Amino acid sequence: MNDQIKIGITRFSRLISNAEGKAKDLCDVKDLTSTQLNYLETINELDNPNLTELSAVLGLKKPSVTVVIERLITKGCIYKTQSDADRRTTHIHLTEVGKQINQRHDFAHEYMSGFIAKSLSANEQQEFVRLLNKVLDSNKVK
Amino acid sequence: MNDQIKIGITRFSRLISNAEGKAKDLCDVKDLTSTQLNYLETINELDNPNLTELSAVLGLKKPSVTVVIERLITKGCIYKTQSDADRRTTHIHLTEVGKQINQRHDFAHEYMSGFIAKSLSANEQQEFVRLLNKVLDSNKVK
DNA sequence: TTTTTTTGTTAGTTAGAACTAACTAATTAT
DNA sequence: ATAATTAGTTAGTTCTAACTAACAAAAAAA
Repeated sequence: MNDQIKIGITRFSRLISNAEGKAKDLCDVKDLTSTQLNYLETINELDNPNLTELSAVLGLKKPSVTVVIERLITKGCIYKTQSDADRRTTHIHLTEVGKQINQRHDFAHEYMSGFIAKSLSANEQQEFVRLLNKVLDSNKVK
Repeated sequence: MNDQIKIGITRFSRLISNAEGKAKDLCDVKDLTSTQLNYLETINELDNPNLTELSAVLGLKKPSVTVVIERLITKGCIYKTQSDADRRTTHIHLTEVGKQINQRHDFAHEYMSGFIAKSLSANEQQEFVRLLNKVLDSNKVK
């Protein structure tokens, strides 16, 4: 049984991965490197981080991050604001363009949902969602 | 309903992504760049491709691929063999080390299976696999 | 047989992104 | 008030990995 679960997961992972690939084509991400995309996703997950936080989470030295951030500002994906509390620190925000780029996961998941919706009957869909959530909840995924 | 599917998929994607991350830590992939990992995965998917095929699939120019392949040989992940049919062409193979690196997806899927197995009852597991396969088969994922 | 095409390599260039060292400005501690 | 720490930048280096141009060797076409 465990083997069958694994086979299913393997195939399902591939489906998700394909969906992400398609989503990447839809968004105009072409002029961003994978490093830059990774920065944008990390900034999105953290809440307007400063440079120190960001470099800590990315596991990189601050000067390295400074330079990439500079480039992302030039590209219009992010902007900086000075902190009121500490005038040395600046917070990094996504611009609307930057946020759009992060929607590619969303596109992928939408695409997947469409697949599932058309493959399963209403009852099956309900059961699928229930099982999915049971797995997720017992493993505390937000 | 479609919304609930999407929410489930979003969370499930994150779970898979976490599992892949953990698997990455387990394998000693640390001295390989993400480009190099991508090459190894592509070589694994194709069947002992030659350089022309590989560069076509990767969407890169041949000289670029030549150089990365050289480095992967130095690192002991791949080796080349000359074709019998055409002495100009060489086929690229993964070494045992190269194959091990590709097992990280396998680790991730194993890890996921464990999660699912312990979250669901025997009946639920069976139903989950059935639904998974129904989705996958109606979308022709190998 | 000679020419053209194809496979892959070598050489040289460029851009991205990491690093360290050294710095300024702001804040905190003494 | 002065010294030490912290946030972020600037300058300069290195490595990876992409590119084009030019090539040799083998195969296919003329």
